[in-house]
Amino acid sequence: MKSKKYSTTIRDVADLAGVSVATISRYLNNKSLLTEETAKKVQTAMAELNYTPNPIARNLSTNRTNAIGVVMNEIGGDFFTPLLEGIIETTEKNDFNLLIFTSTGRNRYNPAMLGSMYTDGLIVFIDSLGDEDIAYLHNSDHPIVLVHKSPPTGLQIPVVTIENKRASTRLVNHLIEKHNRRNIVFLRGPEGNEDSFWRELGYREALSTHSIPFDPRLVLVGGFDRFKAKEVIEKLVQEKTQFDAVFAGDDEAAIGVLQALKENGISVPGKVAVVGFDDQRLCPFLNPPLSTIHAPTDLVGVNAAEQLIKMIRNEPVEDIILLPTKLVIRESCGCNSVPENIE
Amino acid sequence: MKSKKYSTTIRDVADLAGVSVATISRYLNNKSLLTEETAKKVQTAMAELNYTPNPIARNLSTNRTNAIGVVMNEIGGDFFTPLLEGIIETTEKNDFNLLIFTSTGRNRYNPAMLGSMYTDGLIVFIDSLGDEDIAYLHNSDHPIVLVHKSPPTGLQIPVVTIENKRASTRLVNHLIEKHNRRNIVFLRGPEGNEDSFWRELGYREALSTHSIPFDPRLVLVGGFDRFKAKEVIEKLVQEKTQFDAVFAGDDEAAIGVLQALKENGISVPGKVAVVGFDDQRLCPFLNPPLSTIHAPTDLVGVNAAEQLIKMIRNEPVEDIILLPTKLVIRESCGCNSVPENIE
DNA sequence: CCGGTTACTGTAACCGTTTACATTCTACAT
DNA sequence: ATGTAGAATGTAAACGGTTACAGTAACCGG
Repeated sequence: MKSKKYSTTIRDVADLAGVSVATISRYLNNKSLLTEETAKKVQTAMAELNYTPNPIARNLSTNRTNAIGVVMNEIGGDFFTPLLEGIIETTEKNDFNLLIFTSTGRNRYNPAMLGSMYTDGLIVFIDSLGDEDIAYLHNSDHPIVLVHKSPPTGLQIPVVTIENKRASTRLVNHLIEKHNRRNIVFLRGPEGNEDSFWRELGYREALSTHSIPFDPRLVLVGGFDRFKAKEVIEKLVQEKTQFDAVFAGDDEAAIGVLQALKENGISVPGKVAVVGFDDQRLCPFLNPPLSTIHAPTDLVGVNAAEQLIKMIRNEPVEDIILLPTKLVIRESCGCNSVPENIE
Repeated sequence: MKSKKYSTTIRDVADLAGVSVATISRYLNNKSLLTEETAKKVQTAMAELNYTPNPIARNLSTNRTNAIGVVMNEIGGDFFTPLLEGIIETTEKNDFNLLIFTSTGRNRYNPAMLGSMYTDGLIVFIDSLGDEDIAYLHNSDHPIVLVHKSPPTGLQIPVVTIENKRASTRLVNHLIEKHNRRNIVFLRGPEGNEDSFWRELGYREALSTHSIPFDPRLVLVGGFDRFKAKEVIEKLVQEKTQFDAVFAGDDEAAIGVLQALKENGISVPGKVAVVGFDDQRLCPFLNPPLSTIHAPTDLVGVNAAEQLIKMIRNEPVEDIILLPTKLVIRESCGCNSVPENIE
């Protein structure tokens, strides 16, 4: 039935040590006290045979996989690396394995079920899983934590995300108060994106605070996408719509904005100020260096993994963790400073 | 013995369908022909119970995990994302799961053994695993493919890496021939790094072709690290060593070089030309845009995963795959390329 | 000296599959 | 009828652990 590959099992160890398999198992999981003497025998036998317990067998028996999964829709983008970094830091610290799923592949099995049998819990990123799948998993008691996304209505599933609104307000306030901008474009993210929703709310609040009427012509869809954003701004320029600043929704879109402006000979920040959101790795290298909001994506990863592991261990968790963001003022807003961080 | 969580098993399906478990299993793995009628019964029962085979049990029985692992030493850096992207593309296409290990964590078990029981094969990145571990795995018939690293002497393990030397020669040739540089600094990577070794060979070959004597004072250790590289160049400037170009070893180091030069008021490329290696995402945004060599890191991922999966399936594989690299000329070398050529 | 703890250890069932081997059934030649 | 090959299905033993339950030895108080 099996491969030729010989592997030493718990029974081999038991035989050599002259004890029962149960004793070996108990030694491994220090479930009950062993005689000094027995313990020694077991140790010796294990060392002699170079024994490592087979995790798969363990999994089958305990119905735990000791792994968590992260479900993402795309791997690319500067978002992914820090998030994963945070997750891995935590999983390794807690002796969990990490499985990566992307929601695109996998047609044979429904990803929801796959996840549930391969892992003890899932970190679900934005809209990588549909609401029905999330509900299904949740209803079958499979631990989930949502990242940058709130749960389907009615379900109480922990969420880890960042503070979007207040930071956006402050960023737009900065544009208005420090740089006298009044015609500020806002670029939305993809349809239904929650980060975008809150950022827009923040944007509107800043306008309203300063009695600047909301102008729907200045709110466009950049899709958190470099090319889309570039296109949209180009169109705006051609239409000769007046604007003196762009809050690009995220850094990725800001790159497109910068490019569109440059190609149309519009100076940044002289004529138009540009700001983003996320504080990607490349922000300081853009031309001009991009003022933005720092999103602690690695911490999102850490917290999501921590929450999930707590759930798996039946410890209490927060319903929602909102990680603080902070302004990172560089030069694209009009400031002319050596990078100065505000609060 | 078990969690309360009820899960429907192959036996439930067998009972409902009125056949034996073997039949269900055979249906699932289409191992032998079933009567049209039996098949239908099985289908119905499976659908009714919403049955999904338990992969863990399957693993135990077949001694295959249907997962491959990738072992890395660090997650950060622009290297990681495209590599992983390539790997995931391939694993999903082939219905494999992907496990991520970093060599830092994991103290409880030796990572080598862990990997071998959790996965059907491992992609080992640069020096994330010691030679002994690699040898151990290889000797116990665990499939491995090495990435950006050649096998320990004597072992025949497939390697996927990129063409370093010829590309480096061409890049340095470009500096010499097109831009008349003769005092070209080379920044080595970390101690023992093979990419660095070949890049240096390429550098030397270009010098030699043009009868430029090799000057050891111009070869320094930048460690493929932004800060290290910056430091090293600053020192060089302070010592008033003459140089008119820097081949930074990789893009990461090039960033540090650019920074050091800028802070010392040395114009790039006017006074000193700078080139890197890798073609990271942010290269076009640097100031000036960085001329470099494009390393097809995503393809490295794809090829490594493909090779590994072939090994797992006992299909023949290449001993070594050397992926082609190509020059990407932007402006930091002295060229004045207006068009943003490469994505 | 005996019953009752306590502390350790052993026996064997179980986790949910796969698969070697056995069995049954069908069709067809003899 | 009978024998037989071949196809479809069933039976039960693995895979390598965990753990409920049972057993045993040592110790203690009465």
